Amino acid sequence: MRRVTLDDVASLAGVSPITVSRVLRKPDSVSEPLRQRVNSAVKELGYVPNIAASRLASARSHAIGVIVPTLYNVIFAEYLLALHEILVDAGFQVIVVNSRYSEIEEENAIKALLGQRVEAVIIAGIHHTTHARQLLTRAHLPVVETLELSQDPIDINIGMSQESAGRAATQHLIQRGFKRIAFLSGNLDHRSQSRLDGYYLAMREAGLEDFELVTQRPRHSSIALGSALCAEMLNCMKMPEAIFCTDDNLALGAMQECRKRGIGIPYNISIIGFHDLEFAACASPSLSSIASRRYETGKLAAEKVLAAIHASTRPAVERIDLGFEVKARESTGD
Amino acid sequence: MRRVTLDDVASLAGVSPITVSRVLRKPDSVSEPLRQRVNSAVKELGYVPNIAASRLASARSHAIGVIVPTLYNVIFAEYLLALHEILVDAGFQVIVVNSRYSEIEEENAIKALLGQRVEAVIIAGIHHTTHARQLLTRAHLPVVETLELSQDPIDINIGMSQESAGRAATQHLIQRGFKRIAFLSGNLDHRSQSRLDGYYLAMREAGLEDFELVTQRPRHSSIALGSALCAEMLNCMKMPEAIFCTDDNLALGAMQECRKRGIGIPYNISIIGFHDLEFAACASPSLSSIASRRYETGKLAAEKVLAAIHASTRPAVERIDLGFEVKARESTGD
DNA sequence: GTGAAAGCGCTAACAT
DNA sequence: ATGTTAGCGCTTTCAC
Repeated sequence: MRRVTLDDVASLAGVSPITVSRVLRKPDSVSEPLRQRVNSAVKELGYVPNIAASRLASARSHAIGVIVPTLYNVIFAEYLLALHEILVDAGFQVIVVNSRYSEIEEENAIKALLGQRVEAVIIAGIHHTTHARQLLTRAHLPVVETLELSQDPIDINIGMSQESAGRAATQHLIQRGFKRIAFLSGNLDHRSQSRLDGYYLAMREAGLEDFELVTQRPRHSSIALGSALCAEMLNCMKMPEAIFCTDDNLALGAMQECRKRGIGIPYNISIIGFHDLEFAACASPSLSSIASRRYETGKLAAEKVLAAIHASTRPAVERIDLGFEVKARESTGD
Repeated sequence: MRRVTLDDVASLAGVSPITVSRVLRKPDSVSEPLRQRVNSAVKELGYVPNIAASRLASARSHAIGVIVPTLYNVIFAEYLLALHEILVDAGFQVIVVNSRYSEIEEENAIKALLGQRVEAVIIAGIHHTTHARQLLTRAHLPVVETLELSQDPIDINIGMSQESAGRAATQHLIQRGFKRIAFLSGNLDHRSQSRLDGYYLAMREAGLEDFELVTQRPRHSSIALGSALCAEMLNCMKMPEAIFCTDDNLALGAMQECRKRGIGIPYNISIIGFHDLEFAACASPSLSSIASRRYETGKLAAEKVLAAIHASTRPAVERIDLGFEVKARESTGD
C-alpha cells in the first residue's frame, strides 16, 4: 500500500512532476488544460502532498512556533486566537507548545520548534534558561517575547509591566481608605510574582503592612481555588478590609466564599481581580479588575512576525508597552 | 549563514554521518569514545536536527493529529491535557488544530494533518463532511472519534450519549415536580443539539410543553452569555420554574442574573448545568450538573491510538460508552 | 560497532 | 508554459 506521490500524479496526468507541483502551488503559472488534467489526477488518486518533503526541498516550513505555559487559562486562549487569526490567514501553520510553566520544558519546546525549522518564535514570557536564550539568538529568526516587559529583549518584546499593574490595583484599594489589604494567589508564576512585587511596593509606599496569602496549588480551576483560598484566609487570619486577587477567577471564587459566609461585598470586604475577564463586568456585584490586553498582544506579535519574515532580517530590538487599565466597579465600592 | 547539518557534525567529529545519526537516536549502539566526540561536536556547532529531513527519510512523523472545535472551552483543555500527557510521554508530537465548529475547516484540518503524515487522528466529534470521512478512511491510519457516540464509527469511537445526558438532566428537574422547564443555550453545536433533543424527549415523555431559548451568539465568555440569555428570557417570557443550561458557564451566569434580580435559587428557580466544571461544586448555591468524562475520554483515546500504532494495523471498529453522571446539588433543591 | 550507497518526495534553478 | 537536473538533510539497507 505505497502512498501516492507527486510522481504518480504526474504519470497519470501525463505531465512532468514539476508541473504537478506548480498546479498545487501556483496554479496560474500552468495552462488551463494541463491544470485540469493534473487536478483530476490528484482527485482520482486521492493525492495528499507530503509536507515534510516540501519543507526539505524548499527550505521553508511556513510554520511559526508559539510557546505558552498552559491552555487551561482563557488568557492564553484569547492570545492564541489573535495569533491564529492573523498567521493562518497569512498561510502559516501555528505550532503551539505548552511549557507547563517550566523553563526546562520551555527549552525543550524551543529545541523542538527549531528542529521543525519554524520561521519565527513567539513566547509568552521573558524568562528563559541561558541555553534557551542562546538557542534563540543563534537561530537567527524573529523572536517575540510577550505579556511582560523585558529589560533585555531578544528581539521584539510586547507586553505590559505586571509590577505597575499590581501596584495600580493595590493603590486603587489604598485610595479607597483600606489598610488591611490582602494579596491572594495560587502558585506564583513570573507574572503573578511581579504583581506581588507591585503590591509590596504600593503597600510600602503607603506605609502599610503586607498581608499576603500565596499557596502552592494546582493552577487550573481557579474559581474553586479562589473559594478555597478565601476560606483559608478567613479561617486563619484577621479579616482583611480588601483583597487583591491575582486573577479574576480567584476573585470570583473569593466572592462566592464571602457570600456563603454572609460577608457583604463591598460592604465588609472589597475585592479586585486581574485581567478583566468577560464575566467581571456582569458579575453581581460587578468585579473591579485590571484589564490586560492579551488579544492586542497576540495580534501585534503576529503582525511583527510577518513583517520580520517579509523583511527576511531579524528585527531590531524593540520594546512595546501595551499598558493596562484599572476597571473600578462595584466590588470595590465604585 | 548556512545551517549546521548532520554532515558538518560528522566532519568535525571525524566520523561518518550515519554515526552521528545513531548517536542522536540510539546512543547505545555507538561506542563510548565516538559517542563523546559526536556529542561535543553537536554542542560546539549548536546542531539542531532537521525534523523534516528525518521524517522524509524514515517515513515516520512521530506526530499525532488532534482536531478540536475551540480552545476557548475548558472541556477541550482538559481533554487535550490527557492526550498530551500520554502521547508526549510516548515520544509523539501532538499537533492540535482548531476547526472553529466548522465541518469545512475540519476537512481542511484533516488534509493538513494527513499532509504532515500524522500517524493517527483524534477528532472531537462524529460529524464530518463526506469527503473528510473518505480522506480518513483512505489514509489507512487509526482514527478516534470522541465525546459523542456514533452509529457508524470510522474506527474507534469513545464518548457518551449527549442525548441521554440531556434527557437525564431534564428528568432530574421533572422528578422534582417542575413543569415549566426552560432550555438555555448559545449557538448549538452538535453536542448541544443532542442535549436539546434529549430535553425534547424527556418533556414529551412527561407530557410537558417545550420552552427553550436558543440563540446565535459568540461562543466564548459564556458566564457573561449566561447572564445575558437569562436576562433575555426573564424579560420576554413567563418565569420558568427550572432551567437546564447547556453548560455550567451559562448556568453560573444565569444564577448571577437571577441573584441580581432577587430571584432565589432554588426557591424561585432551579438550575442545572452541564459538564460539572470544578466551580460547580463550590458555587453558592452549589450547582447541579451532568458530569462528563472528558479527561478519561482523552486518556483512553491516546491509549487506543498508541496500541493501534504498535499493532501497525487499523484497529477494529469499536464503540466505547464512557457514560455520565447526574450531580444533584443545591441549585435544584438537593 | 561503523561506514558507503541509495533514496525518501518534493522544489529551485536553469533550460527550452 | 513546460521540462530536466540536481539536491534538500536525513535514514535505510547492506556491507564490512
